[in-house]
Amino acid sequence: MTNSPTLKEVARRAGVHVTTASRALNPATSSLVNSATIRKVQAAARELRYQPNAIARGLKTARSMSVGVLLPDLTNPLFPPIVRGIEDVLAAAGYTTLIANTDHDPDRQLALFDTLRARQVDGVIAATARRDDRLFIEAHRYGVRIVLVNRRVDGSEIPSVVGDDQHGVAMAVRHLVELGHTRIAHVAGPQDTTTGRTRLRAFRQTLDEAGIGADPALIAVADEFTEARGAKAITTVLNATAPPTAVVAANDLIALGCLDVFAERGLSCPRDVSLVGFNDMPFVDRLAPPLTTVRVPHYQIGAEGARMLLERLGDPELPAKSITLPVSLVVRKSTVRPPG
Amino acid sequence: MTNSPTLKEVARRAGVHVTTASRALNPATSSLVNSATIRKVQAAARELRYQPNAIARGLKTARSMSVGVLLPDLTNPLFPPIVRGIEDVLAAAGYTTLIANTDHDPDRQLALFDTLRARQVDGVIAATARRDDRLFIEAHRYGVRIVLVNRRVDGSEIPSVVGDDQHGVAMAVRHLVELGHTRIAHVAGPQDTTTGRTRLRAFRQTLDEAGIGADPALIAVADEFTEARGAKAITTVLNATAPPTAVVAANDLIALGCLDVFAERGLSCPRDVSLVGFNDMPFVDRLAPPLTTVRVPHYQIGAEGARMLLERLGDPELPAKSITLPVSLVVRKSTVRPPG
DNA sequence: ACTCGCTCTGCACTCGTTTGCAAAGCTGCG
DNA sequence: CGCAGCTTTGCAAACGAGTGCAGAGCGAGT
Repeated sequence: MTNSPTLKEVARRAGVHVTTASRALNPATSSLVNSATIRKVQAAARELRYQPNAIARGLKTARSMSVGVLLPDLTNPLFPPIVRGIEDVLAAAGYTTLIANTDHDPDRQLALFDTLRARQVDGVIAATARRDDRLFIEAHRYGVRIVLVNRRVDGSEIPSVVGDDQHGVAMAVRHLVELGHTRIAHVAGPQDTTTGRTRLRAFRQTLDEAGIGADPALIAVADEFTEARGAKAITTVLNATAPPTAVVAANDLIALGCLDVFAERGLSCPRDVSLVGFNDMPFVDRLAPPLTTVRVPHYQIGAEGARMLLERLGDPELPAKSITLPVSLVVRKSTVRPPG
Repeated sequence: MTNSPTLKEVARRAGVHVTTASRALNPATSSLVNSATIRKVQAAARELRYQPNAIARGLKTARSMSVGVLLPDLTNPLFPPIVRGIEDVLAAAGYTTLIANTDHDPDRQLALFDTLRARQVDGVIAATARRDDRLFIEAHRYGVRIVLVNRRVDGSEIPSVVGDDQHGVAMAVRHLVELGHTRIAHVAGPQDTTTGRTRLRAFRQTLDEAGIGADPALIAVADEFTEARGAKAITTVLNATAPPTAVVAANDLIALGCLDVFAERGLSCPRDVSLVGFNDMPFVDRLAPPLTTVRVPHYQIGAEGARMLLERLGDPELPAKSITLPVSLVVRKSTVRPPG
């Protein structure tokens, strides 16, 4: 900010050479210097409120002690808990976090990735992966330390931490089936993401296993995980067919969009139609009606992703591992027996 | 991350000296170099996907092109929009944002502030100010570029951007008075913040102006802006007195806490008691009941704060100015005429 | 008295970039 | 042909810290 004291000034004040001061302050090398000298230097540092210049240090050591985090959009309530998980773990290890919002734009993502490179981040945690994301595939191949959270890339060895989408949707569908629903719709998420695709696949599969079978007319794809796209998608389902008695939304935001359309059309949730979301994002327990949804441990996803990155920063040769965290169904008031 | 190409390599490939390459790539100095050379260098840079090492540059220029953002807690839905506002403006100007969560802990705040110093941030935007915050007062006095958002420090010249708390509460109270309420309670926020204090003062003042006068038994202070503390505070009000017919909460989170206690006690909102929040944070329009609240332009607060910081980075001598952004009352379903 | 070995300190260079200064090359004019 | 004046380029020295290597100082052992 403003004329921070430098190591040279600390050294002068302590009456030693900068080299000595450097070593005295650095735990890894302080064994090389006389303990009386160390005390002198430390005293001087304290008096000047000396903070080693991380920039200069990074230049020499080629480690910036910072990592970049790529998000679609921080204002999506899904992400703050993930970010907190990441930051808490990383901060404890002395790392600083740089957050960048891609707004789902691959060009922007590339540009942001480059500015992260420019800032010499030691690694990247990305929540923005698309199934065929060439950027991450290539970056990973080139040896960039990278961990994917929340979403993966198809058929790639990039380490990742995600929730159990498959099992989450299965639980949701079974819950509805057990309540007696047979006309169950799915508003799927964007199919260029593993989350959107896995959840859709799990929906179909679980319905098959239940002996009901998915009706294609009851499946619509929202091409973004947003209320607006969710509303649009559920509208096509409702227009095209006899209304379903239950809907599984690919995430909570899409569920919110469904709720809006239900209200517009005079459909009461849950009386006329049941609804299940996904994520259990903050405050969906206080909606009207409180939303039945699949709880995903977002903080842990972030924390685990950060730990995984830390491991890989320590030992780059570590084999890529992928973690799937368990999810759970939270039954609230948006799901009841089908009408009639 | 991994062996990024350096300026030297670009220069070699283009067959020029590093100095020339540096100048060719820098718009501010490119007028000093032959346009044919510039093209050569740019081509080389493109081929190598060269990214200037921001760390090395920062070391030389003494500007890191980064700014720190101090927040209480990113998972409080209030802050993501502020952060987005900040980042959008800052990113456009080439700055990177470092986010740090203080969790309301002054020691942690100090530690984080120091790590920001260590990273040579060019300035700081803080949403964590307490009324008597010595850290910011001293930092500002020492010439650190700093802008406060959302909250201010008492009697200090630190530039700031906040919403119009005074007017917001006045509108809320008047709205309730117009509906016919006379027993109006206030669950105030922490009194060591300007937001908590200003809102309380505005509450009293507006009630006085309305000729009703604030009943001390109807005022409780929550010592954090959280649901839990809000619940605790409203409980003391309800225990101690004949229940109010309306409550003004110092923010939406506190309002949520009130809602919980109402539900516990079998009080229906709005039939038995009306409730007004503050902030209009995401999704309070979808609560049961949709919350009447004061809308604060959080994104703009962040964006304006960032612009203000940018100005001051350009010209440090700029007089400190403080901006108050207009707020508006959003009437939804949580406020109706008093019962009976 | 001499060497050996140990602890501790300092010199000098390095990281990748920017920048003041000097010099080289070119143009055009007298 | 010479020289001023311009454009263009290169040299060298920074920025603040880390680090291999040399050497100073000292005590002990022979």
